[in-house]
Amino acid sequence: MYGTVAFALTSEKWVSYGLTVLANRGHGALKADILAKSLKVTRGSFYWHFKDVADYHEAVIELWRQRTTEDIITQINSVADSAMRLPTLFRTALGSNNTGLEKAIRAWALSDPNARLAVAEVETIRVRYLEKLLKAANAPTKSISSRAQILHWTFVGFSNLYGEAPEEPTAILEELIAFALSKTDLTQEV
Amino acid sequence: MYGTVAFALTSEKWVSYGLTVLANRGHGALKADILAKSLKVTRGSFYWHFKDVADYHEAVIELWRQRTTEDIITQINSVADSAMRLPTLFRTALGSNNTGLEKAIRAWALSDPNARLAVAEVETIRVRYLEKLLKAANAPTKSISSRAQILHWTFVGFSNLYGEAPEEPTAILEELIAFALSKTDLTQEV
DNA sequence: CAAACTCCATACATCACTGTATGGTCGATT
DNA sequence: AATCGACCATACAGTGATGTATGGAGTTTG
Repeated sequence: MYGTVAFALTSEKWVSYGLTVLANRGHGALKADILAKSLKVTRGSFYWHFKDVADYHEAVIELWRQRTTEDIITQINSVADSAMRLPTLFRTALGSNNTGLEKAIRAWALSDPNARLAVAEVETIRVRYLEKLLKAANAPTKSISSRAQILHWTFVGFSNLYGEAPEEPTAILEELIAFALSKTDLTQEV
Repeated sequence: MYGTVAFALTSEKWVSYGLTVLANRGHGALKADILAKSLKVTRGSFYWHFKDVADYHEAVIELWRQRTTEDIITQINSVADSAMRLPTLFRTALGSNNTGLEKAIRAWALSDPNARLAVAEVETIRVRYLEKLLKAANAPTKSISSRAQILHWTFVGFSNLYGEAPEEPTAILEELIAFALSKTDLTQEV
């Protein structure tokens, strides 16, 4: 390898830093001069590692896609008991209040076609994963796909709230999990 | 009244047009020159009716708040049978696929404090309204607030999807309504 | 040591958008 | 008829961000 300066930035550092900026300040802060100022370099570094901002944005979106799908895989393997995977997943997902990245990506998806495509793909992956978990938890076969969609909508909605958090989040969480794993077909309720 | 030109624009027309632009192209298109070009006038008209773009943006956000809360009131009075109000509300809300405005406002709320405040206020109004409907439909008292939150998250999530619509939306809808109006406390299920 | 390469700084032209200043047009008032 | 005021066009300066061109400083290779 040729002259690799010790403190030099890499394109990977630029991109991963872009994800934190995206989560904290939204995609409006993903601009060459703003990022350079934060990293205490000039745009000369930026345009050395990337062709233009569109190129950089693509890389950030791609890293987001990888990270989020990897996170799902990690959640799969975190719990041994297959029936308890869905509850723990939602307890962690709806328990943490760092929804900044989810908000930011969806806001970005409204104006950027690449972000929109990535979000759409991640959505289907998540729904398929939820269906898998519901099946493993022995939910009624007929309502698995519907409940998977509803659970997904619930997660997306929760991540996109701007009001105050509700008073008793655990009660909501238990109600939601009870619905998801209910053994009875609710549409046939007497 | 003085010289009121027949074809002249009013500030109300500017603002209401801003809502349709917001729904179709997002808040990124709410700029003076872009709007003026669409309305086939120059920015001279814009800066006659508004102090600056921030002033205009505030007006658009305020109109959105009024419209959406009015829509809720309208939904209240649309159905006579109080027990059927929640189902019809969700059938219309999740049935129509014009979620552009809801997406756009929430994307805007990420970067605009006024939009963020308006969204937060509308959220609490919606949740309170859902609690009212659940109570009228004789849902279990203990789970009313939780289900209201979940229903709200579901709506927000549905409105913020970027993937393809699911194959059987009516099945999902019926499953969701069945959960909302279930007479049994699901958390105590055997 | 000299050359080659990586990485960044600096300077310049450009673009989209803002806000203001000024003038013009047309209907309403007297 | 003269004027006043509502409404808009035009022109200008200013700002934030982009992209490019060029010139280094520091490292590694030959």
